[in-house]
Amino acid sequence: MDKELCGCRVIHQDKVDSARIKELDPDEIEELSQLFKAFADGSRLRILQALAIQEMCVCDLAALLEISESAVSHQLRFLRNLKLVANRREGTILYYRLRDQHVTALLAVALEHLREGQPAIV
Amino acid sequence: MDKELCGCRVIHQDKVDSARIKELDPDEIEELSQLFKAFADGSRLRILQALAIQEMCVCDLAALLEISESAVSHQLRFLRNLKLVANRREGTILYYRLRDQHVTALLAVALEHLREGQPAIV
DNA sequence: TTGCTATATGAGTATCTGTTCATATATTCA
DNA sequence: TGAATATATGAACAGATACTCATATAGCAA
Repeated sequence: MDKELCGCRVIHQDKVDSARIKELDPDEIEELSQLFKAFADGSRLRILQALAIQEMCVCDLAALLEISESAVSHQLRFLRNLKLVANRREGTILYYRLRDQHVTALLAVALEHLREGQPAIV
Repeated sequence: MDKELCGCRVIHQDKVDSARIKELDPDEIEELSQLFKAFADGSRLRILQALAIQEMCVCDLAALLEISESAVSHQLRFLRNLKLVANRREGTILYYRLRDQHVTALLAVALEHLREGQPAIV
């Protein structure tokens, strides 16, 4: 049922209505924001960018980022849960890799945005 | 094999080296993670998605999201600083819009990733 | 078994973040 | 001028989060 808009002013009801119709559902918003959180941290970003080049194991990533292996492992679990990375075992070593090309696609678009930085009039 | 490098174990020095060469510089990593933070919160995500459809003013966005106008204004400042949104004034009303197509591009790739959810063998 | 290595995980903690509240600024109109 | 409206901003606080530390697990080899 309709919740009353508890004192919220609305100037353009038509815009609010049309926006509401096209809104993503709450579950999708939650999943989306979780996905973007993966890229919203320097350590995870560097891990993803490194894995975009080649598969790597936990301790190599730790050496690259100069943070503890535990920290890397925690972040890899985060990325694993989001299905962004996967691993394969070789003896005691786990090699991590990106699961699909979406990671590199997202990074590419984001870098493109950044590099338009100072718009000299587009 | 195992080399001591400031206390960090390294199993594949060659991989670490090649990853280090291709690393983005720290400023770029910082900017990138800031950019992705814009999408890493439900409220901001909903604002961006609404503005992808049409320009909207602060109080309409507040009504749509059912949060305070102050909260929306804070988030819009965040998005403005990242050059993701811009506004135009008409009297006392500020209409916000997306600044370029990168926002929708990022959302599209992210949704594509989500919707491959359960991979039936890729 | 025992020991060693590589990684995973839970708890604790300091920092970060998104909100609300109170107040300030900007524009329009009487 | 002064009131009303729309938005911006600073402070403060609750909740989230990324790290460290200690410990656990898994595989390999003697």
